[in-house]
Amino acid sequence: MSQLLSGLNPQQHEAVTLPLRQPSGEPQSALVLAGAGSGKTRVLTTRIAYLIQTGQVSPHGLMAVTFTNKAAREMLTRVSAMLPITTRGMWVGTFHGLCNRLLRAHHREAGLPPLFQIMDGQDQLAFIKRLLKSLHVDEEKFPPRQLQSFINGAKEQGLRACAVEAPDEHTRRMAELYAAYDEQCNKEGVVDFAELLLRTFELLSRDGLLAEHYRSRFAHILVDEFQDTNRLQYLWLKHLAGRQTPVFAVGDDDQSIYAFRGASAENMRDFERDYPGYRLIKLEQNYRSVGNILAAANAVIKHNRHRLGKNLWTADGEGEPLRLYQAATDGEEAQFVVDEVRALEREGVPCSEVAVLYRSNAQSRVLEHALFSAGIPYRVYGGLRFFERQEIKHALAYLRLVANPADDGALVRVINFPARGIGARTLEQLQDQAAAAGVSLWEAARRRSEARGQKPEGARKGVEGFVALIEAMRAATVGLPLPEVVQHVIEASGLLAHYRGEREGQERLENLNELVNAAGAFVQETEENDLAAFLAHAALEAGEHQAVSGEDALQLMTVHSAKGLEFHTVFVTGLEEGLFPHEQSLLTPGGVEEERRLMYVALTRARQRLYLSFAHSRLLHGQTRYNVPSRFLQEIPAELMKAVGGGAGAPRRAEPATAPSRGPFRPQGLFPPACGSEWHVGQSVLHPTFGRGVIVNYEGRGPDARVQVRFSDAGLKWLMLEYAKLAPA
DNA sequence: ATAGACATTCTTTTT
DNA sequence: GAATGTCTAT
Repeated sequence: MSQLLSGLNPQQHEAVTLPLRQPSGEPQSALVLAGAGSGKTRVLTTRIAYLIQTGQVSPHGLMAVTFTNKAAREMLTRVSAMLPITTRGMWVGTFHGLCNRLLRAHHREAGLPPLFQIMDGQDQLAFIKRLLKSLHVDEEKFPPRQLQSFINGAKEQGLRACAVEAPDEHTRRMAELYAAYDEQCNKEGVVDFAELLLRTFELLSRDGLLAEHYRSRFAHILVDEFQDTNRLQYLWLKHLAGRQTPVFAVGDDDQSIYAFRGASAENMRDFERDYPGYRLIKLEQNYRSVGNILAAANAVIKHNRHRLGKNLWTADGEGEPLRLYQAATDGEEAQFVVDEVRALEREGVPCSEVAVLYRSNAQSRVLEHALFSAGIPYRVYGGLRFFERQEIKHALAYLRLVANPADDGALVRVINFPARGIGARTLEQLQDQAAAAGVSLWEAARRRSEARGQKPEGARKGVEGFVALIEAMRAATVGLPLPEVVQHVIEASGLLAHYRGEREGQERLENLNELVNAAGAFVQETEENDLAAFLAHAALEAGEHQAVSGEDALQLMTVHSAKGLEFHTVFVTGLEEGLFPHEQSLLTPGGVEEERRLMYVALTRARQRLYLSFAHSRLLHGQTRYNVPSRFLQEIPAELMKAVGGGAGAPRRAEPATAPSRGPFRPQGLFPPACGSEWHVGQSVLHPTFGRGVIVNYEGRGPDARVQVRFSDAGLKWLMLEYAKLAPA
């Protein structure tokens, strides 16, 4: 015990040992404001171990909710390391994972088929497109993406279609489509991510007995990354805790970076109201980063208003200054990373302790290219995840169809892949027949092939061949171990043969084989041999299962996926206006503040050394764009940084106007005008027809130069400088 | 009616 | 650059 608690500072100690009941007998909840690197995970895991060891709760009575699967696994690993007992029986997982578990156990009460399938974002979008088409809705008027975020947004507020407020005609139509969407989901036996939560919430609200069962089971609920919970998750939590279960919520409002997905730091304020007598504990001592890094992070986040208020400090020394590199091009920036990583290796810093961060996934390409050419091993997190790859999606669709014939989405995906002569026309006919008879596409296909009568084996093609194929698959895989089911399906479907015949198919073949291994690993880990459970796993844990792992490799990831991690050295790349902060964020209220929190997260990942870099020109979406340094660079005090790597990037001929930067960094001097004219980003302008606006971006030089202007009335427009009659305003 | 070539569109972050 | 959607030759 003393060993468990040794080395905790007073605040950490209080958080770990906080009793489950107030002296009055009321449950004792807590809100822990845990700054970056303040030992948050340690507090959570130690508290779990402490409560179990002192006999205050049994593992059976504990629930711990995390935001990512990675965090859930880490928590389990660390608790097991502290305690000799098994952590089995503890409910540890993401909101979605736990809801899935609950719904599988009570699918009947929740009104779901036993083998209900989970749609990821991609599946959902395809589903919506299919729905709009079947309803003959104009995609121009109701863009699928927009409808998708409308539906998810509503669900994340806990609202069904009938409860959505519709002040105007368009919103009313959207709500109707939302209702139609839900209806179709029910028909097909599929649920989206938000539905997992909403369904569970409704189930617990409706079924008092069931809710009571879980409330009395869980003696304590712990929540990680509380600032990232949305309204629905908060309600879910409140409902599950009831009046008797204390809640231990850990979060940091400065690291709230999922507001775009409906997360609301408001939950932290409501906590106060909903959990009377709760304890507020602040963890402000940072054990991760050296002083200069922390000072830079603090300086940046200070520019945000509406903070709960918290200031990180460290007992460590200042450390070295931050290193700033300005590159002429993105390629040069990548080369800089390569050179520095090599130097770090020579200094004895292992690659796996070095992370390269960027704002959006598209930026990884240039970096990967440079690293690959240099022969530096690297690992990319996120991006295209294993279970999101085309060939894997195809294989999973076959498996889904085997598990649940009503899954129209799965059928559409593979009915003609590999090509078997079933085109758009045939599919349309099937869809009409299905709609007319009120049955699934599979049923329509089955009836159609039945009507044609039994032909000899060899003569079956088209729809009949497909129906026969799936039925044969279903028959052949009954009772087989999961990996063999997968193996059979990828073979019998013709996927293997198809990719063998493709020139670039080698990697896809490897991935398909990897899927068989993944099924094997799944059976081993979970001791389940259930196809539906494996498919749920694939949807909920799309990533992390990368082909290469284990070896010492440089870590590449978005800032979002870096949250919760730490490294000896961190590169924050692409610090340019329009990229970081992202231009999309400038249009959303509160967007820049969220980007700034993102920057805060990025900076606080580093322990010892922090590189910041930006490029003047960058190839993005096939076009060269010219950018200016990020505003966040200006928010870092100059004395904390030093410019490195050959002054002002690549030598730029005959442009003495740009002074080589030496010594303290002064970003003000680095806002180059577009094509040497008087125009620059941020400038107010006047256009004869569009009126007043602000330049938000520009690209090209000379006669090709264009500027993007945000007009107060006419919206966002690209204008050729040569022709547009722009005047400064 | 289908497959493959061609053109067009949209580009953030994630369970 | 990718991932759609559209057109054209089979």
